[in-house]
Amino acid sequence: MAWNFFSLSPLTTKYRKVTTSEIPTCLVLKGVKYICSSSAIYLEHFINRDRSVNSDSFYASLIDNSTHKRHLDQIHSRLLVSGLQHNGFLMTKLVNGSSNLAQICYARKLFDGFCFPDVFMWNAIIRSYSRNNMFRDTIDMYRWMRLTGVHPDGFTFPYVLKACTELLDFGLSCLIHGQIIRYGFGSDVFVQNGLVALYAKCGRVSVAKVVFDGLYHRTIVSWTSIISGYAQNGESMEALRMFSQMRNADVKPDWIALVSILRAYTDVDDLEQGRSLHGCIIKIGLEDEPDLLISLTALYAKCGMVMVARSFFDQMKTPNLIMWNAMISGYAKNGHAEEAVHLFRDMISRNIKPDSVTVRSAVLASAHLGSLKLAQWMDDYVSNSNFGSCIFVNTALIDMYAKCGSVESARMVFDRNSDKDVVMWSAMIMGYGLHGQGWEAINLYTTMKQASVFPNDVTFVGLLNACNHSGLVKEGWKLFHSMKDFEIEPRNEHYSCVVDLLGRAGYLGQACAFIMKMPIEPGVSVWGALLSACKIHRCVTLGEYAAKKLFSLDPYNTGHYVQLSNLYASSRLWDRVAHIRVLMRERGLNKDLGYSVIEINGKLQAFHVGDMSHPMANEIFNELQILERRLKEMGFVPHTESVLHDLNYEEKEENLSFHSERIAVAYGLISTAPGTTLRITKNLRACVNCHSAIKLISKLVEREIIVRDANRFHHFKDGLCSCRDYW
DNA sequence: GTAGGGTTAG
Repeated sequence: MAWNFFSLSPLTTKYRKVTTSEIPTCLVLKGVKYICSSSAIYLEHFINRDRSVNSDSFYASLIDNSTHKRHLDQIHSRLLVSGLQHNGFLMTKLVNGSSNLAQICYARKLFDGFCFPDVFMWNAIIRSYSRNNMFRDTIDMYRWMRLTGVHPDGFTFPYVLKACTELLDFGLSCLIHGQIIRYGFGSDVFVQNGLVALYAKCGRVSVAKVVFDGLYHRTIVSWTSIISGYAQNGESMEALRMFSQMRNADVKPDWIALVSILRAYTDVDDLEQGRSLHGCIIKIGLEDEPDLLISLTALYAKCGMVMVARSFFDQMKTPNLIMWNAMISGYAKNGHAEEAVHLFRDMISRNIKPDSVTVRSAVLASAHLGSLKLAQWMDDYVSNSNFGSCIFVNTALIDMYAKCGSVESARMVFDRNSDKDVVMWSAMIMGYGLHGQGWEAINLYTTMKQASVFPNDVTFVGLLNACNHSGLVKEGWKLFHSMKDFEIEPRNEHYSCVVDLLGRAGYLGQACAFIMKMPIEPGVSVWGALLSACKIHRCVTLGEYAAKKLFSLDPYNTGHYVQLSNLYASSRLWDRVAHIRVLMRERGLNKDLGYSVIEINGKLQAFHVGDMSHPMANEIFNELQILERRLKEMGFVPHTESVLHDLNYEEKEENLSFHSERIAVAYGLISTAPGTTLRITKNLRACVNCHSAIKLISKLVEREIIVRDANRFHHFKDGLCSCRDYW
């Protein structure tokens, strides 16, 4: 093929060579390939001399090859000069060309200047808005189109449906669905696939299924739409059932379908099936598909195999943003918060721009770590970034501050957001609950309703939790019963809160009767709440009943065995304590090792029970002994029942004072200036003995000590705890 | 000129 390196200079009619500094576009006309520069429009003079060239196809090629708005400007002016401004084909091409260059205003100007748009022209402008994520405008244009009497066609609806999907407007979707049927596209597979995806994304997957079932001919897109629909709505098992139906129908999955199926396996933690699908992917030869690598990363990370996940991440030479997000959130959500933060910092130092998903995951990881210093760093980072007004990120910040011990900072983030949704309100309510500020939570709920924000199921989990942590039995009971006013079906979480609330307050009989009347099968959390109430009130028979339920529902959770053993120990039933120990050994379970983390000068230091490994161990134990002596002088009597095993008295006492939280306190005291607040995070729930001891210590040393246990926060000050001994 | 996916707040 001949290459003609030329274009016409705008100033002369002579040809000139294209200089290398000009980036040319290609143009193929009648088998001759031309390179045209920005002044390529002047080729027209040449072409016009050659009458055999059709001007429509010439301009069409020119538009297709335009890489800059200035090209379109030139072409448009030529069309005007040549009287071609009413040529629907060319003007539609021009609109499409503009939208491809994200010149949506320009596209609209062209459209408005066109007197009698046909369906092609309408589709072009509707497509422009949809492709540029301007979904309200997409719908507006569609409405206007119908008003002018132009009938939409099979190309119109996919764009309109895409807009409905993004707007999550169920009412609008139904309306459009009606119009699709009226205009006769009830069996157009493209349009129907759009409907399946739309209903699924609106959370109406059963409606999506009806549309899917009505499809006469199903393409891989139809199957992917319904499978991902189930997966996105938390119905992974149904998604996987559809996948096997798809295989029975002999439809071969492509990589997009595989991504959806992997997601379903990820959601149900099915590593075995996920692995076998991974094998299939390798067999088909799709293992290097970047988007499948991302899904595999998410799968292995979710199933705890972060090293494998990391190997996929490392395999990608230049991971895209979603891969970074998958890896960071994989770390953050699966017990590797430190790695998550590390990777996030790595990303920033490499000048890769995070998005709101990345930042949210990093904030989530910081919440897990519990370091207030890191929390403040994250907050600063967000304030200096573009995410300062992002509701997702700010909600995560509120949750993070609450979990890092500063409910005041959480409130500051909350207050600086003017646009709050129910999730943000719920996060703040949850935060108050975590810190035992029950009334603040309830008052905030009242303010929320005044602001016309409707509560959802999570709001109530937060509220009931707050009531629990503050012993607000009546208020909690009332709130629970008000759920039906908002048509919210209580879940196991809500029921367990109520059981907790009644049980702790000593209404064990009522708690039991409440469980019996539950309309759903009581889950682990419900029986767990009953058992822990039985432990507090030393009710052995009922506790044994609850424990039996727990052992059958959740046999490998060590916590239940420890709870029951503690219940026996508190009732001095040592032979039964021993029996539990045997049971645990038989089932291969070990008591979770308690550890506490304290942050000194931004550095986290962990201690486990009786930890002697620290270089300052001698000083720490010296301090522990001083504290112990002073506690005794104040008349402190250790609660020996907090020990799981049947030990003799002295041993028990020693064991207690070497609990990890006590060691962390001692280390904190000798490592910080007088008056400094100590912040400690414990992996298990606070033990009764340490709780009483730390209360007194806070008074003795005149320090505020904040301890986050597995359930909530304890603010120790002046000999008292914010939980008022209610936890 | 049409449609499907992956990371995703409490």
